[in-house]
Amino acid sequence: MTQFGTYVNTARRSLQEHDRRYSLRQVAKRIGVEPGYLSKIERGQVAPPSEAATVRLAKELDQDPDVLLALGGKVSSDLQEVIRKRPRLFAQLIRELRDAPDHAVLRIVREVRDGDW
Amino acid sequence: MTQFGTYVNTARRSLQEHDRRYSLRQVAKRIGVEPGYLSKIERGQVAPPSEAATVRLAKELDQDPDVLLALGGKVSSDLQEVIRKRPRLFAQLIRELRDAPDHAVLRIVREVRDGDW
DNA sequence: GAAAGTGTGTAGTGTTTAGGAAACATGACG
DNA sequence: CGTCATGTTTCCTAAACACTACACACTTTC
Repeated sequence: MTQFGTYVNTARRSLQEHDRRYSLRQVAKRIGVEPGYLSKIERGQVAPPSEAATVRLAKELDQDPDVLLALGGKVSSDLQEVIRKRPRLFAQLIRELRDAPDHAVLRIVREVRDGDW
Repeated sequence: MTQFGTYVNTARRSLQEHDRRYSLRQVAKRIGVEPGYLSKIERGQVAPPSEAATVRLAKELDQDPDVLLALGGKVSSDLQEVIRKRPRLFAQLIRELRDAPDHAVLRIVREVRDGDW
């Protein structure tokens, strides 16, 4: 489960190369956590942070929040809310799509976006 | 948030009418919790139980686990896992479908089930 | 009228979550 | 050399989560 830490560390260090405002300390300060805590996160010494902190971190590092949340073993609470409002419907849909190939899911996304209902 | 308790209590009492094996105590015993705890759950005196206990309770009362989980403010972890495996894809899909009417979502479910990819 | 079964109230428990505070070691800079 | 800034380590904790244990009062059953 140190996937999360490695990912964050890599992303941050790649930004740090060109911009020294991306030191661990400065990033920690901007996202509102203690440096020691972020250090432990990057090194997988503690569990991934809360949803809120994860999202702040993702934005700070210019990463997709949903991806970083996933690495942290979480699912965005706004997605959960959508499911909880119509549990039968969405549970069925998601289970149906579990093994569908990416392009099939994407096709559906496009269909829906083009609003043909 | 006493939606959960009321729902459980109603479901159980309706079964209890015809079958006295559905007393609070016996149901509690079968799903593996203390009677006092189930009592508090039904009356909303404590937060809804864990996912595992919720699912056992739903099955015992012949209810849809996803619906009961939703009432408890949760989303089944197997659904979360599906999302976490392809976060960008599923996040996009679900957000796109947030305001879609039921019948539109259902149509998609049927399309997918009929496996036309 | 005892035994068994019903639901409820009070109190307390172990575990997990989500961090904070402060000190430490290292290297770069002026 | 002193002082920044960097990342790291150790120790600690407040709150939430998910329950258990047990005694109580009442009702039904035998």
